[in-house]
Parts: sequence; structure tokens; C-alpha cells
Amino acid sequence: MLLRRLESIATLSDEEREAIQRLPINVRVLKAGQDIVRDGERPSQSCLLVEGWAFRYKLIHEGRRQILSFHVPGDLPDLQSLHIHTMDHNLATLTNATVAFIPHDGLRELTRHFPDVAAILWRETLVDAGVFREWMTGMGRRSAYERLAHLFCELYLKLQAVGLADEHRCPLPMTQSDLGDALGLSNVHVNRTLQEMRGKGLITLRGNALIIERWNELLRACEFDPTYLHLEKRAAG
Amino acid sequence: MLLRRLESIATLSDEEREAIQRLPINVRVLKAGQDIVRDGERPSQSCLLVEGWAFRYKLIHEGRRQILSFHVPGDLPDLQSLHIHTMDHNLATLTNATVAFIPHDGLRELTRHFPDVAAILWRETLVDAGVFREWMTGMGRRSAYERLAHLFCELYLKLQAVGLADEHRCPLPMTQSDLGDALGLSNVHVNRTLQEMRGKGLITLRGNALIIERWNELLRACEFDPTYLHLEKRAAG
DNA sequence: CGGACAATTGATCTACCTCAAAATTGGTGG
DNA sequence: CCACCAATTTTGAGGTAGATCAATTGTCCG
Repeated sequence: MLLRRLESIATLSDEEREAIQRLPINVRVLKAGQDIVRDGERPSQSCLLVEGWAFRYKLIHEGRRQILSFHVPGDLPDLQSLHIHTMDHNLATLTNATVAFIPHDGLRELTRHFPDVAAILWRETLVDAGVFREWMTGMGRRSAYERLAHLFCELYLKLQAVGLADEHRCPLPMTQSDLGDALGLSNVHVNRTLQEMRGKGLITLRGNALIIERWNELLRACEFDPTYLHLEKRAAG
Repeated sequence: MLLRRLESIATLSDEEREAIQRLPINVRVLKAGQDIVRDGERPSQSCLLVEGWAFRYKLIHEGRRQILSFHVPGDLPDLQSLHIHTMDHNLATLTNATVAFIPHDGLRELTRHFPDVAAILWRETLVDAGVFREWMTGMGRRSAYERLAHLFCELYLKLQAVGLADEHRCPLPMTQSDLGDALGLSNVHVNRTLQEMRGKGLITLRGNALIIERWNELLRACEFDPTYLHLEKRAAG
């Protein structure tokens, strides 16, 4: 899985491929809503999300929560802990999930010997930061409607890139409160904004499935520009 | 300067130090308000801010602007372009500034031969992302007053870490509109919030100088926790 | 079938926005 | 050193996107 993801970004040599496959891995199956790493901890491993969804979040006073990112299979959601030793946020499962833990020692060894692999991993963390920048821009300068539309575009493309979405349909396993915490809105306002979006016929949202009925209009509504996802080199599947 | 910054984070070997000093560098003096790199460009170099301030920003419809970060001497504000080839935002000077440009070729060569140096640079970009996460949290879940207080704490500590601030005083060369664009607020509301903060005797702000009159209260007002800046290992000066 | 959780609705409130004008400041050239 | 210009800061008035609180309804699942 890790291999698959990395190879979708760049070509690896046999030697590199082999070294990656030799990484000690500890696979675990987790229930939905479980913390994987917590704020303040100093983990000695990072994880690869193999199946299911995860999200990162911060807590502040009075139970206020800010969701920082959503993650899908293939993501390395806490790779930053390889070089930033103290966690400054939490990582948790959103759905039931399969997670592969990789010790930092092994990763450090790998990156020491294979600078090209290091560059790919480094790049992953940089794309991550690019998504943060885009979210910041949304929270600072976009309306609720635009933010929601933007998030749907982003998630659809991310899922499509790993073969989990197609034909403008994708799973969307989070609650409206989760969406609110991700976009800096109240759950009530998310609900009303979704109704507006449905009313305009842009989307259908039932159960945990999102259908984007009018992709082009959705893009236009939020001025979506996918550059920041830096998916160019990544093959679908 | 680059050396000084890197050594403040970790110890370098003689060999590493030498290689860094051999990097070809192109120093330029820029006026305030000039773009250094623009959204959509594919730069072949990154820069080190030697003197003055810089900031990164995105533009969306109707001239709306989101400032993503402020940078002070010692920062490498566009290091991400080393591995993410297309810029997804702009970088500009806030004040007159001296900037040293370092070609990507040289940096890639350096990181290829010295994995420890690569790790330090990687870490820099990860701290950058940590600051984005904190700002996101502020924009999503903190009040205008808290956001402003939080930004002041952050900037003061960043400046102190490089010896540009002391005794709870520091330069603050941005306008209230800049602050607004950084925090997702209107300039008018920034103004009123600053008045409130001054009224409570927490700060003095005149010209381009910020004096934090009651550090502890300012910290408390925004629940500031400096962990996310990951300044631990960095020596002042 | 019941219990828990999520979505929806209604009513009210407020933090922050917009627009526009006035006051202040800082830099510049004479 | 002063006068002037442009850029900022400050003030006022009014408006609104989105928050909060509190039900009510719907849905899923064991």
C-alpha cells in the first residue's frame, strides 16, 4: 500500500522498492472515533492509513474543536511526527479503519539511505501544508456556502485519485457537526447551507453518500482550483 | 545566516558546514511590498530572509486576500518550492528586506549528500505547517480578540528567538488591514479590537512598535501554548 | 422495538461586516 | 523646518451571516 502510494508519485528503483518492503510494519484495525495519537504525545512511529477515514483536530476551551484535515487510504496523516517530536494536535479515526504503524527508526534509516524516497515523503508533508493553506483561506475569506462547496470538491478529487470515487459520487462518512468543526461553522448553519445547496440542485447527500449533480457549477460556486492538491503526477487507482 | 539558523536547531559537522557555505547564493535588497514569487510560478530557487519582514498570501475573488504567514530574518519562507514545483500562493516583502536566493539544484545536491541537513530543512517546513494548523484553529474557533492576542504572542516569541525582541517589546511593521487579512477580519474590526485590548492595558501599540504590558494576561486571554512553534532547541541570537 | 445519535426547524441574538467620512500620522520635497 | 500628500487609523451608523438554544423529527442498528 505504501509502495503503491509512493509509486503513484514517482518511479522507484528496485533497491528502493525492496527497502520499503522491508520496513517493519504493525497493522491494526481500529473502531470509528478512536484517537490514534494525542496532542502532547511523543510518538515513536507514524502511520499509513490503509482503509477507512481519519481526521486530525485540535481542542480548545469549552470543548471547541477544530478539524484540521480529513484523510483517506494511502495518506500518511502523522508523518510530521518523524521530525517534530511533540504532537501539537490529535489524530483519530472517523470510520472503522485499518492502520499500518511504521517505526520512526525504520523511516529514518530509509530516508538516510535513499534521499529520493526522503524527497517523496517530504513532498507528502508539503502537500499537506498546501491543503492547510487552502483551508485557512476558506475560513478567513470565504462564505459558508463556498467553504462547503470547496470541501466537497477537494474530497471528491482526493478520493478519485485513489480510486474510491467516480462519476461524481463519493462516500462522505462525516456528520454535519464534523463538517462544521472542519469549516469553522455551527452544525445548524451547515445544515441550512446544505439545504440551500441541495435546493439549487448542485448536490444530493443521503446517508453517507455524496452525489455532485453539477460539477461545473460547484467548481464555479467556490472558484475551485485544484492546483493546491498537487495531484498531477499521481495516477488514479 | 543560513548556517546560524540551522545551527540553532542542531549541531552540524565540519563537512556539512562547509557544504552549506559553498552553496551559491544571490543576495538582493528589495523594497517593501514587492512580490518575491507569485502564485502559479515554478521557481528554480528558494530564498532565505536575511533582513526585514516578508509574508505569504493568497488572493481570491473581489480582491479578497488571505495572509498565510509572516516571516522574520532566518526564515526560509518558500522552501516548499523545492519539492512542490508550482507555487499555490504568493510571497512578498512586508518591509524593505534583504533576501538571499539559493538555487534548488544546490539545495537538492546538499540534501542528497547530507541527510541530516535534509532532515533539518524538512523539519523547518513541518514547523511551518504547524503554524498553519494553529492559525486555522484560530480562524475557525477563536474570537477576534483571541486571534489578535494569539498572533502577538506568536510574533513576539518568533522575534525573541532570533534576537529581534526583548523585554516584551517588538517591532510590528504591518498595518491593521494586514492584520485583518491575516486573521480573517475587517480592518475596522481589528481597529476596534485593538482599542479594547489597549483599554484593558494589555498592550501598547504605537508606530511600528508593540509593547506587551501584561504578558501573562495576554497569554491567558488566548490560551497561548507555544508548543506548536517548536522553538525548544533553538538558541536565541 | 427502543435507544442513541444525527438531521432539521424555529426563534432570537450578536460578533463582525460594509460603507463612508473624519482625524491622524509619517514621509517628502521645497 | 514647514507644508503637503498619501497612507493609515479612527469613528459612526446600519446591516447580515452565522451563532446559540431548545425542541422535534428522522434514521440506523442491535
